[in-house]
Amino acid sequence: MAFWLFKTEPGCFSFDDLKNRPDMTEHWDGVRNFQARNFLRDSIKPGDLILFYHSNIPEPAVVGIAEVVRGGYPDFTALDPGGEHFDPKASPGNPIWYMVDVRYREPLRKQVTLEAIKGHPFLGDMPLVKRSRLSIQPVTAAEWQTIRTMGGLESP
DNA sequence: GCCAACGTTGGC
DNA sequence: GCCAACGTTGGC
Repeated sequence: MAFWLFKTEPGCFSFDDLKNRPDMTEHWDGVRNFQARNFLRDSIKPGDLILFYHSNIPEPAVVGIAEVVRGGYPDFTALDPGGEHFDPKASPGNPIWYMVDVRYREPLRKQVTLEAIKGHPFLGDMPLVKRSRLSIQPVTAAEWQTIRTMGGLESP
């Protein structure tokens, strides 16, 4: 079981939006970055846990926890010529892009802001701090527990 | 809305 | 295979 951080712009898709999906579950599609794709395709497995992060807002923050309910499979939105995630190089035989399914789990009691993460001595090596643009990032067990605690949740 | 960082593309 | 041009992300 592994830990991840998934970023999303809440104006596009928020943690509450996930909560309001049927079965609180949604496809995590549209990722078009190769490093993030590799995580989706190769490493992210059902049962893994996700820090749900809101980006591109005045106070970016981790707001909740989700879980992976289906591991990497081809992202069919790349095959839809009318869709905004269409990739003309993708085909059913060579999907290129992958997605997973995620399910809402629980909100943090208080959100953990990027500012707080940057200010915490244990969290300075997170890609969020060092390479902010990567939209899907691995999280260590220590980072996971630190952020859970900062968010007001008890141990796993 | 600006702009730095950085990933991708394409000419050579 | 280099690297300049370009596009995108995301903090501020």
